[in-house]
Amino acid sequence: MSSFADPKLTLEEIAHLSGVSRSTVSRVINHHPNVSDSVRQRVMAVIEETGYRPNLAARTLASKRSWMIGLVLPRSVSSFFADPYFPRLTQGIAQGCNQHDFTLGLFLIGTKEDEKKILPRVSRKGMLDGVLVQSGQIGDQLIIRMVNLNMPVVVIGHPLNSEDVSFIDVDNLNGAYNAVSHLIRMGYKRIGTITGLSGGAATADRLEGYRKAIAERGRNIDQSLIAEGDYTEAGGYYAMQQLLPAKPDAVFAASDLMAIGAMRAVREAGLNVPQDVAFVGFDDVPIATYANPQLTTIRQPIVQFGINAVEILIDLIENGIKPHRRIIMGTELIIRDSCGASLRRRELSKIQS
Amino acid sequence: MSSFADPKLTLEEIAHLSGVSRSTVSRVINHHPNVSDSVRQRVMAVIEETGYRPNLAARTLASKRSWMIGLVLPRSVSSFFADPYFPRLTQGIAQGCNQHDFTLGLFLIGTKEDEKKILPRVSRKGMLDGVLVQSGQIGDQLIIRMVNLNMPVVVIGHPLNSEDVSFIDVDNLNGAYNAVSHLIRMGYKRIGTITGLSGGAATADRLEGYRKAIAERGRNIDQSLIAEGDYTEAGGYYAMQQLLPAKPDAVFAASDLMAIGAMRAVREAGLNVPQDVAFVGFDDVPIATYANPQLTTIRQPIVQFGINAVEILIDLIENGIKPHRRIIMGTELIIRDSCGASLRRRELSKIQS
DNA sequence: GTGAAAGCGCTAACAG
DNA sequence: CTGTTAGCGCTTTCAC
Repeated sequence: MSSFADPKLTLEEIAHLSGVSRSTVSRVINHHPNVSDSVRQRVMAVIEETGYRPNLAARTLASKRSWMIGLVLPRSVSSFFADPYFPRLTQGIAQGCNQHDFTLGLFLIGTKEDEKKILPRVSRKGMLDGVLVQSGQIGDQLIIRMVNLNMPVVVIGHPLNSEDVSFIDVDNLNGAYNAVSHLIRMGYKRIGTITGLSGGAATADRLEGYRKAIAERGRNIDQSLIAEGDYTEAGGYYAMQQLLPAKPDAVFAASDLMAIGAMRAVREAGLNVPQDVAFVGFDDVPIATYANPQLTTIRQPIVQFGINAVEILIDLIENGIKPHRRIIMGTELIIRDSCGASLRRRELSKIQS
Repeated sequence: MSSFADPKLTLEEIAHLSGVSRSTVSRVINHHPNVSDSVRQRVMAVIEETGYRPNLAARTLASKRSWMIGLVLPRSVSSFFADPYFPRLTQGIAQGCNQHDFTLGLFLIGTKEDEKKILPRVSRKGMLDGVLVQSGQIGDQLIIRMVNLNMPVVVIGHPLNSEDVSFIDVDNLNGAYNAVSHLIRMGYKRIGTITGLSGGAATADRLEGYRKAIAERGRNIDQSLIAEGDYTEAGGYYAMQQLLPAKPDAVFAASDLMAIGAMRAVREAGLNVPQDVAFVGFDDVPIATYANPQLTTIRQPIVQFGINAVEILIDLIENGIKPHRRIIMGTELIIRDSCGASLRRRELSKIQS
């Protein structure tokens, strides 16, 4: 219980104090079966007493395992931190690491320069057993290099070119499809969409979901009802201004933040949500509940998503990177006020009463 | 330029290929001055050709330096991820790490269990050269232990009990003081405040700033004009509901998120911002600009704050932990619409014209 | 079950 | 300026 940990408290020292060899102490620490109970107890007692902690660097050097994984978030993301999506993802990943006794290294790529510096660190020699990489234009190049290095890699949100790599993603296409289908069921006729930044797989899939839902009802895709945003509030705002002349009566925004920005544009144009323009977002971030009106949206199981990502990576580390694992997680439609559903319900009950 | 890095590419191997000794290669890598130019060139060429990267674990073991620091965010924080403050702080810290070629380890303490697991990792033997810890009830215990371990530690936002430790903080007291003084100058008479979670130093300081500004004008502190929030939108909303009966004409909220929640409560009560109740927030998070009306607030230089925190920690690591460094960073009043300033300006110009 | 011995890949005196 | 020699603290065969 000595709280002042001796700086040079090594395995050797513990072995000495408990009257056994270094190897035996190592076995105890690593929970090897081949240690007699009595010895195990004795050694554990000494460890407890002295407050001994194994030196991770030495351990890593000898075993070639660091119990440390990296999370790489590519450049575009630094601005994305305005969006609650990444923090929550990070939280899920951190939680997964804690659960499995892994340490998390965080690599935010802000500049081209960072990118070069980070690559050497993101490998086994850089102390990492494996890496989680957010997909996106910049990330995708890193992914290729790391896969070539034979590193265990799990891509978060599948890359555009997704052969030969494990990934975990959310079912963006069906999520968007469900969002738009909901609007169609509610009777809206001119349904627009605000997409994310083009070039990402999630953006493409959500747009595809929109297209599928519209086309399935035998309607034509009207290009004037499609505007590009960038996943930010401001981006949603400007995209909505582009959409307004086309007079949509409902809009599916590819992120909640963009939906909120778009609703702001609608209000400024003197129109009401959802009476004049109804909205469905994507993500179900906390502010969705506090928006005015509360946002109908597609919920992603994001924290669990992060935990799963970690577990897949650990599986890769421990059982080999082949065959590649591919996981797609489902989404859920959360109906609130911005789509007009609750309004309609109130009107119906008025009529009935 | 062989992109397939040989798995067993070591210093020894590079030494061989360039016809020098291991030490010389080591010197080249570590930029030691005592290497002739010709040899340096030759070695560098071989390194480039082979794509050699030093093994960090071996390096750490031999040199007792890992070039890795940890960021510890205590329990309460996991929920705080709803607030953009922590993501941005993390971004600043990551940026600082990139600039100085350090790797960042992220430790989110979610549960009591995590806390125990994390402590052994957050030490030199856990591969860290130093640690940044967010202050807060839980963090504070960790801080004490780590300081006892003789680890370089920089506390983010000073701990309640701040002797014997280096910290960096923002000037919460003066920030709040300036916010409230601004409201006083604008002529508001019944100025309330929504505080953060009690128990934190930042919360206490911001409340103190409020008190100081009010008292300095010879007014009495009215307890019914003080309500406690928890830095969340919902917390601000409920706190405002408590404040409403006391009929404040202006409110200083200790975070932007709470201000936004409070404005929601005001609107729901059928009142207008800023005509009936004016607001000043704290933080200047991105949504402050998109709030309706746009939020007047106290800007914290948060990204720079994170960068500075890293630099202080590196200073501690390289030059010893004593004497303790204490840095307080200033804030800035950002005037927008929620305090009524722009409204007043418009009215004035109407009168003049 | 336990111990001895040989590294893991690097840094850091110390000679020369 | 460069090479030699010890380790850093642990894991991991391989004997016993």
